[in-house]
Amino acid sequence: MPRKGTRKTVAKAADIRTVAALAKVSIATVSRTINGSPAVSDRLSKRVWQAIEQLNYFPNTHARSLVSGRSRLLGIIVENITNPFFPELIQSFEEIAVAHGYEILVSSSNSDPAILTTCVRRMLERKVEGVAVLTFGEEEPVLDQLAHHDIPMVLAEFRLADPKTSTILLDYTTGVHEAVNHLAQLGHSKIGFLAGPHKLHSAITRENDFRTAMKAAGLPVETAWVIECDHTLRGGVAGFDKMRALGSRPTAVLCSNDMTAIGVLRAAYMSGLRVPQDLSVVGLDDIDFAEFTLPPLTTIRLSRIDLARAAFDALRLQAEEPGNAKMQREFLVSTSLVVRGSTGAPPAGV
Amino acid sequence: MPRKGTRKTVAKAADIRTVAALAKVSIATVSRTINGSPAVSDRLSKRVWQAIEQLNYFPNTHARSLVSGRSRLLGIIVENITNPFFPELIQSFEEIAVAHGYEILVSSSNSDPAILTTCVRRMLERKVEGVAVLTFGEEEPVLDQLAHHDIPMVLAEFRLADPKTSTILLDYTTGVHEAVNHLAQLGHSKIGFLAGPHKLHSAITRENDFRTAMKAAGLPVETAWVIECDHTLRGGVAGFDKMRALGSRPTAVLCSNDMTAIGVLRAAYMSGLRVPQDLSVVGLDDIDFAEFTLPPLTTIRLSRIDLARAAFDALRLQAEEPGNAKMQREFLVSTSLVVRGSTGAPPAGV
DNA sequence: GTGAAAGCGCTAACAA
DNA sequence: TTGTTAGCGCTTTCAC
Repeated sequence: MPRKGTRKTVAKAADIRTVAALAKVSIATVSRTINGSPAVSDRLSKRVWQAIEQLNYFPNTHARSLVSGRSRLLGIIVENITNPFFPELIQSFEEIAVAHGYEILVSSSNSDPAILTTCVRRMLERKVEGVAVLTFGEEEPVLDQLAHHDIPMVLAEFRLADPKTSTILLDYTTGVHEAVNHLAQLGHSKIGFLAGPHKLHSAITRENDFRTAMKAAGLPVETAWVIECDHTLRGGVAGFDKMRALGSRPTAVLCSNDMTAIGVLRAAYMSGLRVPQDLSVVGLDDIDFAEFTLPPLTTIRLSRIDLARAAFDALRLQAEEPGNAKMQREFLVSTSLVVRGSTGAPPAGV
Repeated sequence: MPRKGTRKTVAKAADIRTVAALAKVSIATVSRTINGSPAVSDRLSKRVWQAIEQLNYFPNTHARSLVSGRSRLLGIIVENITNPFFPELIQSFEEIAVAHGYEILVSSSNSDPAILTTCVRRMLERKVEGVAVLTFGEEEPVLDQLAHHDIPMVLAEFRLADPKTSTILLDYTTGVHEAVNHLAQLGHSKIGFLAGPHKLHSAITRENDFRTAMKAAGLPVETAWVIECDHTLRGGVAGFDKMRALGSRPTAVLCSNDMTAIGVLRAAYMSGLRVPQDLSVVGLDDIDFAEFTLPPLTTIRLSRIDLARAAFDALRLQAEEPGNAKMQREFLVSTSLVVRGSTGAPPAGV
């Protein structure tokens, strides 16, 4: 670690005083110039910028945050950064944040409450001005820490009584109904569901919506055909293998997310099943990859852009209207079916 | 934004003085306790921790960084966060960093020098103690900014004269040779290469290594069969389509990265070509997905863990031995072939 | 072993 | 319009 007092007086990075001295103005003027205060004459402003350039000066964010109380930092915690859904989400969130002069702190909780606790704690220490917790998990007690520090927070699919906390509701209903109807129309009546891990709110919600949609379509839900997986590629393979091991199997499977569905595609292929001739597969998320699987994946789109925007808007609203009891506290992001090549009519003999 | 003086005196988050008052000690003692100084008696230490707990107190990182000059922050800039290679890399880097008491700042440059400039600037402002620039691009001038601020830096495949800057060399040679030999052994002599964007160092290096390996194997390189793509799925599709449009096409293609290869798999499928019977495909990276494509992708593995570790070690060495001229400045990460299902003998009639 | 006090680099009153 | 100055919350001498 670089320390100050190394042997030969290391040229310390320039600070605001250095700039002021070189430009022959006060540090206040330098500060004003940097912050674009209109109260600085062009003459001085020019001198200051010149000095800044010459010294290659950067303001110290820590000092700035300390005195202003604002960090211009937003946190985003996702469930698992190696699931492509989340990088795509992070990218959108960062773009929006940067466009509004914020930076972001990223963390991945891996659905582990202990990790979430650490993430939250670190973000608190960095004095983030808001946190989007998009883990879809059930680590509520942990989040209370944040809530009590009264920093704006937005959660996916979970409500907290705290007035500084908003919720993003994911409307899977529409997409899931569309998917089930699509399958039904193709002639499927035996439809299975590869669920996500039950510790995730999203997994539960998705499974419930599946059951509801099946009922609405007048189709029975075969208990054995609803299998809990873990939202990973590997889990999709394992889940489908488990389903194949059953005496009978459905002609179509709806998956709780695209990773699972891609795993199913793989497992089906390995067991000689053709998609969609022998088996129809539907995913959920519509990650970039979905368009490039073999065959291209029919899936329920959950827009990362919409989600990121909702998260940012929620945080901003919280920040701008602190204590406004009538403020919008719930945001809705919808889903819709994207039909591609992994769904078709069920095999004739079934 | 939450301001201090809102109407009804908002209960400000506890600071070190609040804790000191409650524990009936000086702020110095609180500070020592938090930082694990041995010079605090058990009696007071216990009182302090109790107060901290009771107040749900978190030290302010900005104040801490300001006075100590250390931020315990490491930056990592990747080329494109939506390429799964990078999240996997980020995850490894974060794990290592956190295990050593650091946090990370993540940015994605999207190979845009302007964005890289901004990233670098922001990281400087946050006083990161080191930056890993894993963009593989050619934005050297920008990096000089960082270099002059004499903060440790590590670059992938690019050397900077600056003594605080290390370099990670990627040894593609081994893996690429293995791949070409593997293909040659299967009977292929017509091998094409879908290159990455030439603005990336890695793309150039990989292409050169391909040419070298071909020469070593006594195989000719058909100029038309070396096509520049952009390391994306879409680019892989486009690149292969371009190749098909040619009068003749190779029986095997080596791709500059896995995303390109997965695109090729898709394009081949769409055009009725079977892999590997009609066409062999080799990727590079070995992202998690590679094992789950149809067929599973034969690819050259570039370990994210090794890369992350090299980056962290380089930064740490820089930080710990400032000005040691004899310090290791170059780190090597190697590659190796992973044979899966996308390669096989060329079609008989060729 | 503990406390008092001097800043870290900056912003924002307040003065001029 | 510009400068002076008092802290922001913390670590770290330096006394005791």
